[in-house]
Amino acid sequence: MSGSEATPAEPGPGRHGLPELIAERRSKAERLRESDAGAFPYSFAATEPVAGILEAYDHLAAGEETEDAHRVAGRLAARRGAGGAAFLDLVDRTGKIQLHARLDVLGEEAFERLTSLDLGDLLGVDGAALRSRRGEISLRVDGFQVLAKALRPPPDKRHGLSDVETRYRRRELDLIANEDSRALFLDRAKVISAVRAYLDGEGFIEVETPVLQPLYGGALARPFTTHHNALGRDLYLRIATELYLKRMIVGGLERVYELGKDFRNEGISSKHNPEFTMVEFYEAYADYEDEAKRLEEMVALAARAVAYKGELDFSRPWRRVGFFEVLKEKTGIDVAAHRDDEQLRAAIVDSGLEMQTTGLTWFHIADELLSKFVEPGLREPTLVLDYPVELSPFAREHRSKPGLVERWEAFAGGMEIANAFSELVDPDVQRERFRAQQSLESLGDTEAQPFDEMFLQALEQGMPPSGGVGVGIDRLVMLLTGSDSIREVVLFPAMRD
RNA sequence: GCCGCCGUAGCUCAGCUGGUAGAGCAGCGGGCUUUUAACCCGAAGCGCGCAGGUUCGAGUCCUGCCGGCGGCACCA
Repeated sequence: MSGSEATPAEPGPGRHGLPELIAERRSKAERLRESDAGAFPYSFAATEPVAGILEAYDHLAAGEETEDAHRVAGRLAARRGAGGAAFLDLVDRTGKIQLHARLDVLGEEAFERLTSLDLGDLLGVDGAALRSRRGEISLRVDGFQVLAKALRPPPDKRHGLSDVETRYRRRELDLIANEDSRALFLDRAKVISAVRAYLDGEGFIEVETPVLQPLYGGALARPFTTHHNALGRDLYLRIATELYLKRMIVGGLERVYELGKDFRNEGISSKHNPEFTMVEFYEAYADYEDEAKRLEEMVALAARAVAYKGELDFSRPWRRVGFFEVLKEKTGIDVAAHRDDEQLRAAIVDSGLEMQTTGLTWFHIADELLSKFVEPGLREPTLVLDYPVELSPFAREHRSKPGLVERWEAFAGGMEIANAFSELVDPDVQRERFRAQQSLESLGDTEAQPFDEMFLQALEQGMPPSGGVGVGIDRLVMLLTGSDSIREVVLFPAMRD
């Protein structure tokens, strides 16, 4: 990382820079320990959120004071004024409130103790609400306790922390310094909460299936491999929850979902993190049209939860276009008329599109065309319907369009955010699909599906017609918070050592 | 993997066609009982991501490496 930082040095004379700043704070902590019996307590009960106080006293006129006692706790973010009166800004999770410290109220010793605190220290305060003459709602400090000492200086109170590398590697500093970042992760929590609320409300039950799997599956991706010592065998980190969740449908749970991390051993980009959060939900006796409605409702609910104020319109129904139709519309290439490797390749060469096609099958090329030339342009929420069967080993054949499956992918903001099918429930057809994947694998496709006999046996037990959906939570959060990188919405994104 | 840009005090940044590194904030000492980027005075702090090289002299030029960002390739 840039800005190599020395190991915290022992306090002492002759030190400069950061070690000196740390030494200064350390000795202050020592002095506090000796002079203030109440410093560093184990708890500080009965505090209230700052935002509530700001709201409750909005009616106060400038200069108006009360004797209403309030208790807050938070981090010291700024300090102004001195002499016999000082103003401190205290920040908690909900906001920032000004503290008015007065020599005549606190007495010399306490006033000195309070005003000699460092920015970044944690503080608990008892005080009375007022609006200052300059119009800011504040608390007059009547009593306080130092709750923790910050031995390291916080980021700049004015400019915050803007170095992206430091923001990601030391997310705590980002959260301390940047209100926007704090708000974003609160929004992320609201999105997740809305997703659960929607599914819970619709009768889905949340389940947990293995992260460590003897066989991975359910998506086209390369897995991470790990090792179990006692079992003496390698295991995979899951790339999807699909197959286990379908076994829950076979088991009769009827509506299930799992919200958690998947792991894919592939490139890192502004839209890809090697571990990412996905919710998958499956529903018996439903098809992909039913699931489209569910996604639309779920996303609308999440948008409302974060008071989405962007430009996209998430109201139902979203725009729907056919896979072949949208490809033809955006690239001019009629893939449906060229369902053949050589023919399609020739068509692309004729069209002059910049694309590498060697070694790719026609459906891989089609998929590539979609992600490269169509996906970035899909700003408004759009469902792309009915994919070639070769791209979708777990989706059920289309009821009226030969060679296609009943599948849609949802796009918004130029990104794929969800994927769904009428689930393939016929064990014999599924077995054939696995065999087709095996031959792809033997041709060198590292993302082909491994043959999963246990899954087939589950289908052979009888699986009801079902619809299933996977939604990328990180991307949904990006969309709803206007973030242009997945790293902004993941607390600790993958970084090099 | 390739290409481009970037990496200067704790934080945010400035450093021209190479001449020996600065500012604001934070911190330290002092002043100020209603400030809001508080203000005023004073003293201090970095040798410029790392390692080499060119040069009388290198944050400034060259090479390699590390890390970040963006694009391409690859992908989900």
